[in-house]
Amino acid sequence: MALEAAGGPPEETLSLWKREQARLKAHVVDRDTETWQRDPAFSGLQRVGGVDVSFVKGDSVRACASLVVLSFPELEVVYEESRMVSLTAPYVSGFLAFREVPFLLELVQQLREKEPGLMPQVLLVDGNGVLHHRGFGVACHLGVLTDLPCVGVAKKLLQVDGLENNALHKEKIRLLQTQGDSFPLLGDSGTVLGMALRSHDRSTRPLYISVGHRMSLEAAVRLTRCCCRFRIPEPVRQADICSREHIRKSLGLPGPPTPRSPKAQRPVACPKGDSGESSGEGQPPQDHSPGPRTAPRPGSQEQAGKDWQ
DNA sequence: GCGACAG
DNA sequence: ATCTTGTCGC
Repeated sequence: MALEAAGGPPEETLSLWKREQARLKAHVVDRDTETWQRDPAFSGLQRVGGVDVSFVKGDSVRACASLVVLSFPELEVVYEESRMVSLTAPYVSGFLAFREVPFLLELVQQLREKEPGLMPQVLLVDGNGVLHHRGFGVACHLGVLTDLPCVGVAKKLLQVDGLENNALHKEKIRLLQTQGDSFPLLGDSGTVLGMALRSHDRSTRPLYISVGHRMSLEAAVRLTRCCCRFRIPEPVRQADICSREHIRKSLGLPGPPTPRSPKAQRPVACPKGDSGESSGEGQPPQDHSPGPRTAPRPGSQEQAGKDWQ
């Protein structure tokens, strides 16, 4: 009877989850492991994946998980899979992965079995990577469990390690004048946790990019830039569209026919002229301390309990 | 008690 | 995350 709907999972569950995060965190590789990641034009990169989970409005359980794969640099959808799922874990800030990752993992494994040739070389994940309470956000979590390079792409700043969406932060955002402008997110601990990135000329609100797995922050930001026709990078945006559309269909709701009047002519992503950008101008001294760490092997995967209900 | 709160 | 309608600018 006494559901913890209002209070969230018990302390015991959070404790287990924290231990699981700490265990998996040891496997995160926060540097480039692929040759294309170091190439200025990302030559060698052909497929970029995106994942997302959308929710059914009045329902706290039903949701749709989607995985899409886009060609690079064209950014055309070459694969998409959506699946209705029943969520078991509640959303708790800092533990998003325990809610979403199991289903995303299934989608990746299904692709691995049925269309291995379409396996993405990197995944853009809705949420944070190392920019996280314990340095292990959903992008790290999915990265370690799939062993795919992953990038964390968050739409809001997770206020962690002294990072605050305060007046100073907002002022820095105001200084991001054009597409590609960015500034580092330096935590109190002295670590660069991620970058705030203006991903599009027509969007004031930045993205918060952080390392997920097997990719440097520099490459992560550069790749994100190359994937942005709009504010949200295409892989994530397409995954979002797919999952919402799938929910509509499954609910038998009226869907938008084809809202395209003129010939579909879409913006190009990758800016060519400037490869560098205006980060850190007129700001406190910011040095790059990558702190490369190696990680042995993925290890075994166990379920860290779904015993809060 | 107050404030924060990725998705 | 989810919902909503209009409004503004090119």
